[in-house]
Amino acid sequence: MSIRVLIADDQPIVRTGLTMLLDAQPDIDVVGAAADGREAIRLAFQLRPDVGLFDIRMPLMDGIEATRRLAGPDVTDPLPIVVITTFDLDEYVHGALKAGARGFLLKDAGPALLTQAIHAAADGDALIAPSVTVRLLAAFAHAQTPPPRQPIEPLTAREEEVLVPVAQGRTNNEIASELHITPSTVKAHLASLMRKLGARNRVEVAMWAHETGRI
Amino acid sequence: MSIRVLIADDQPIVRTGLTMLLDAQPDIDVVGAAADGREAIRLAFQLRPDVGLFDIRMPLMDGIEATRRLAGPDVTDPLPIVVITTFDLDEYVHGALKAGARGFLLKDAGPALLTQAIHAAADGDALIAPSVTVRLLAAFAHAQTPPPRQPIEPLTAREEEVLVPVAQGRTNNEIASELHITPSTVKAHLASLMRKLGARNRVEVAMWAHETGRI
DNA sequence: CGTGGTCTTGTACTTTCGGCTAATACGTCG
DNA sequence: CGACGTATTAGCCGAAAGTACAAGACCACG
Repeated sequence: MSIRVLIADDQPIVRTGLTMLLDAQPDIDVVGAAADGREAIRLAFQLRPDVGLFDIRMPLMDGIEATRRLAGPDVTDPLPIVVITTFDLDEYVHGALKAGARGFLLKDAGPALLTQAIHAAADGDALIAPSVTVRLLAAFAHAQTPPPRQPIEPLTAREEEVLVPVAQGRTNNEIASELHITPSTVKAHLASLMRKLGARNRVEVAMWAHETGRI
Repeated sequence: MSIRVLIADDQPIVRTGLTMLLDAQPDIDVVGAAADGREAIRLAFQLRPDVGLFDIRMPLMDGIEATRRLAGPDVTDPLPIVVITTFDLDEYVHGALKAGARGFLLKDAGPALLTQAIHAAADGDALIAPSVTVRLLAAFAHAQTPPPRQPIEPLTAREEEVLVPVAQGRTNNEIASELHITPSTVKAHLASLMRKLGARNRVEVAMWAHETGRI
């Protein structure tokens, strides 16, 4: 059984090209082609395709917004959508993926990658163009390992215990109750934490905890 | 010119299989095969391959640690490494990508995906198996959009301006100076922010700012 | 056994924060 | 024009945070 694909691109030539390329595949069937985001949404409801292949830059509504409405976090029964664009901008990549896209391709992708992405989306998987993935990984690694922080004086066990509730916005008194110690002690540990981290107040301590992934 | 590949896997059968598969490609040349992580590192220095293809579970040193040492954040002239494993665990995926891997495959991948991943790594790109990508995207979307936050009362421009320095740990007085307003005004905006966000103090405001990506 | 580090607590003081109330000024919208 | 929301400021007060200094209890290490 063929994979039913809905294409959305504002350029007729691209629509034709994608349709020819995909229809040449034995198990892919292009069932519709929209020229803008709104038409894409309308056709998606009307034609019930298995996979969407959307350009980003389109009039009336861009492909990312259309993706959000058809595959966003709040959508029940989302349509797997592969986003394809000429412009390899981080902004596009993040936008598309946050919108719920199940694939991200550049228009210089070959037919092989294109069909693989369609298959992956139809299978509930996702495929991202290798040249995009590499920057996504950089962002991923960066999010996990902020900048190479200068090594700090190691924290004692108690300081670590105090650090967490501080970073969650609890007051010294609340923390004292939770840890069964006096507020004075909490203040002492916090003062020690601030010294070690070079923080000027508890908010900076909280930020540090977040950035280093302790929360 | 062929891509010179170094394989690392503790199972001789897998080593043979990978070697046969890759050597059958016209432009891929397997130049070495290690049975554990330490040997992989040694051979990497000795043979100077273009790409590494490492299993995760190996004796002496696992593939993730070997990847970290050959492609980690601190490594100059890192070796592009594709990690391949039987077990599709989030822990492995995150570990491998944080370690600097330029690809992640499952052992049920076909020869096509395998060679594509090798080519991508050699080109400075990265390819992740579609079935893994989909969960990575979920984590990605989740990191960006924590829990589906209840929509809040929209913030005014001034409140947004105050939000940022608050989340950076600045005091009201400092913020007042920066924005050329009085500390009273800063307090008014902050009070308004706390009301809108349901925060009990500035630390919770700061946390909100971080979690919603305003910082 | 002394030494050093951590954990604990205390007191006293200053600064900052946050709640509350109230007022003026400005722009928009009906 | 009057109503409304935002921005701005003020003062007061109590709570919380942060600083400084001191000291006892405990444990590990040489």
